Amino acid sequence: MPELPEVETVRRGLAPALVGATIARVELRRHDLRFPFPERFAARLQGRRLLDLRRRAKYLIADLDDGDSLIMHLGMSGSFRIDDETPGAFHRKRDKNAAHDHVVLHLGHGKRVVYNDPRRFGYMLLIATNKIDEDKLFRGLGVEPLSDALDAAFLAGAFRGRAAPVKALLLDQRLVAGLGNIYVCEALHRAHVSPLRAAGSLVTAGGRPTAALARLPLAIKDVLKDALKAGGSSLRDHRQIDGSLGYFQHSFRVYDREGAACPTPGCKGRIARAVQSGRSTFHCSACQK
DNA sequence: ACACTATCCTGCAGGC
DNA sequence: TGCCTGCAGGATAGTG
Repeated sequence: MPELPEVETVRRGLAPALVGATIARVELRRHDLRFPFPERFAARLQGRRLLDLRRRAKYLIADLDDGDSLIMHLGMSGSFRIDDETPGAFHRKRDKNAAHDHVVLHLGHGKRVVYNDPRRFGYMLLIATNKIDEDKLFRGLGVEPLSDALDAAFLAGAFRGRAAPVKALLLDQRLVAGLGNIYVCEALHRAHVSPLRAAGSLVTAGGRPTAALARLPLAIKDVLKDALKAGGSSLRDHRQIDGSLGYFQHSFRVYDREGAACPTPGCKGRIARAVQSGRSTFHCSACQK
């Protein structure tokens, strides 16, 4: 599911229920997700009040009132929902997906927050709030794509001399943190840059951004902002916290549209699928150069 | 340093 | 109906 727009949508949905609430009780339905839960994980959360819910890259960060922060990553298929604490709500046997409800945070105010993750690529851990930046999960992260730090000069510096395809570098969280397969494909199409192109070819000999590269930061920001407005993209798992679907998938120009006519005005091309580093790339070879 | 693969796990779609 | 294969929004460890 979750790239930056989906994670941010989840954050905005969870924050009203979580921030200021106290975790009355924690249910762990299993001992691990992608990694084992930390020692005494439930005990360390219980009784804690949540001071803030932030996002960095694709991580959610809930600051607790004891100096620790709960770090949550949704992996490929993680999602949260908010349920009422009514006894009946648990007995939804028809919903086989309930087998993947792995963590339940019972809040003191009649609601519970449930983490569901069929593939279990997600994870949760606890890090001291003032040590997050130096933690190995965070210290190597690149710039936030919606921040001013992502501009053509930054990308020129990152791409210069690199033979890897531009798509691979945009997916690298150490350079730009928060993009994933969908939004990289979409941003490259909007910028009319081929995902197959060597990243270094977007930089002049003097280290300046080419005209093509200069279009990329705005294309990235635009697609992320458009997706945020739509509540993210719902392919299979992602929902907004209130249960409604994100709808940006209806606005995809290339992702999962192999064979469709290219939506670029005046372009006669068709969307092609390629495989790069084992993952699908969707692009139009007519208008992406 | 860099580029690329294999891998974790489950669900689903498509082919037969 | 079912079995098989391949693919999926992420990120890392390991390889050459």
